[in-house]
Amino acid sequence: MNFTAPPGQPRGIAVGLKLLTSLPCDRCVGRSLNLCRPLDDARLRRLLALGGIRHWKRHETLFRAGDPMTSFFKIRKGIAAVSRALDDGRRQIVAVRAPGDCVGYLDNDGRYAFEGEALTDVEACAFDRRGFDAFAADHPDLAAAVSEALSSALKQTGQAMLVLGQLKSTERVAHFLCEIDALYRDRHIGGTPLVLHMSRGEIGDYLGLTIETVSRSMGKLKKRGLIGLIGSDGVVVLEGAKLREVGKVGAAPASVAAAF
Amino acid sequence: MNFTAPPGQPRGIAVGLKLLTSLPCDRCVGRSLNLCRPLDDARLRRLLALGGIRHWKRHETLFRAGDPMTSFFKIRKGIAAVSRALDDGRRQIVAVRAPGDCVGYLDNDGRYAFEGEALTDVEACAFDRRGFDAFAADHPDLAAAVSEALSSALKQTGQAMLVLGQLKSTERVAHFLCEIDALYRDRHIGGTPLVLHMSRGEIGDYLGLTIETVSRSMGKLKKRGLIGLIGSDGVVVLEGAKLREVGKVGAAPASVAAAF
DNA sequence: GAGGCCTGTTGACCAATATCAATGCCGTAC
DNA sequence: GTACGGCATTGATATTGGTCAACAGGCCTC
Repeated sequence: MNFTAPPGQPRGIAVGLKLLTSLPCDRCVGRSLNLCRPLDDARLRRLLALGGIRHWKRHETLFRAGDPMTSFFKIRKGIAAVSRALDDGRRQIVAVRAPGDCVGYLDNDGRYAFEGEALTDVEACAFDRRGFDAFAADHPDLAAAVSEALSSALKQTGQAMLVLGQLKSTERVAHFLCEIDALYRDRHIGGTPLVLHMSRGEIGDYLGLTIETVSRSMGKLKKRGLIGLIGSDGVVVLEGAKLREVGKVGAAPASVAAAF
Repeated sequence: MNFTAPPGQPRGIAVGLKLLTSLPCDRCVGRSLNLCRPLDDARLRRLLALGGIRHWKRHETLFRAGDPMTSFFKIRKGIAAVSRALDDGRRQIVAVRAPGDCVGYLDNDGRYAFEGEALTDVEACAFDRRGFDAFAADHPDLAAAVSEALSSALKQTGQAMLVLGQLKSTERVAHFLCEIDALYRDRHIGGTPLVLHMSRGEIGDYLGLTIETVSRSMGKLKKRGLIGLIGSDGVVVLEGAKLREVGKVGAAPASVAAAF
């Protein structure tokens, strides 16, 4: 942090007549990530005009699969899960998204293809999808940023398929912890101890395991001395290298903001 | 097939002086899919100049994860698998690709992020990645086609995560059969009986199951009268509706050519 | 046509994980 | 402070799918 201006003062007023108000982006972690990265203030302002900032409480639904898509969301604060459910109640969380990531972008014929749920209180920019598409069509650098976010998400889901299809329960949990640790570290949220913000059930829905198996796997990792548990939501990574080894985590996966 | 011109005659010569040779695209199933769809003949010609048509035999490697990425590929004929492996031999096939699809598109820092392998003999256009990116940067409709292919792939992998994380072995196999059936039908390859072109081991690597479990699940579906088996590679879908029910396949998934 | 190899099928057994159930912990409401 | 509800943990048991092994069928070579 090396601001010279005092915090809280509306920035921009002093800069010039054109900027009458400060942008909410000035304080957004995602300003330099994903869609927003290539944009200058003027274009950010035009993008913001396509929607507004919205808020959800933990466990609230951001969007529902099959509902008509109006806007998609770029997370400013908090964590969200993108998921898909079967009629019989089984559900699979397909991605955990953090500030800077987009959710609710994928559509099926004008309808959301997945569910979005707040894992913590969430604040996000909502962008009208049609307006955004039109805007992106005129701005190749923005369109390129979308492609990059999609590519990044695709690499992540490919990796996730490896986890679901090939890893044993304890390997999956170890992988999950490394993944969340890397994600939070990348987005500069949290620290030590790592706070998961996910119940055992939510972790299970992400890893294709039951609550009990997640709990037991955590216990095994703890007994092996790789992690420490603080309450049920806090994790201290004691042996990062070994944990990554168990979780079959390759070299630094260059976490990049993604869209889903 | 309602061509009026006799097949085999070089098309294009009669059309005008500008077209000195016919395009290989004239006979490519993927001409109207994916990247190529928005392009007219002149631009197709420029795209083709970025590479050439290449061939692989069944089981040959198209590209290897970690190898420097030179070009990516758009399949003209045959089926290919995109996969990812662990050091200990376990591997996960993350996508099965057919004519019109792209493979080898995802990179990590200039290197292929996944493996590509021919499941049958494969013919594909190879496009130099850098050249393509530059070309796409000047052609918004092409860039949009890339985004669409990536979005489509992302929806597919989300669905695949649901399959791997939540479905039982027989459900997975039923899902797989429906998926392949829809894919081949969409690309106008094969017919009845459905020819899988994948060994039990390859299916297992896709579904996160062992050879034996795939075999037993096929047996169960056969005994239930949902499918018939012709040899080990041929499948007759006898009860499509029931098979889709077992495989938890939602309504027509609007199969769209995708990139990986 | 015989032999060998590769793949698939089938059976027996075992290990991993799901399921069911009991208990404990923690936060909240009254 | 006490009671309650939700979630996590732990144990006992059931089920699924993996592992190991035997065998069968198809295809190729010689």
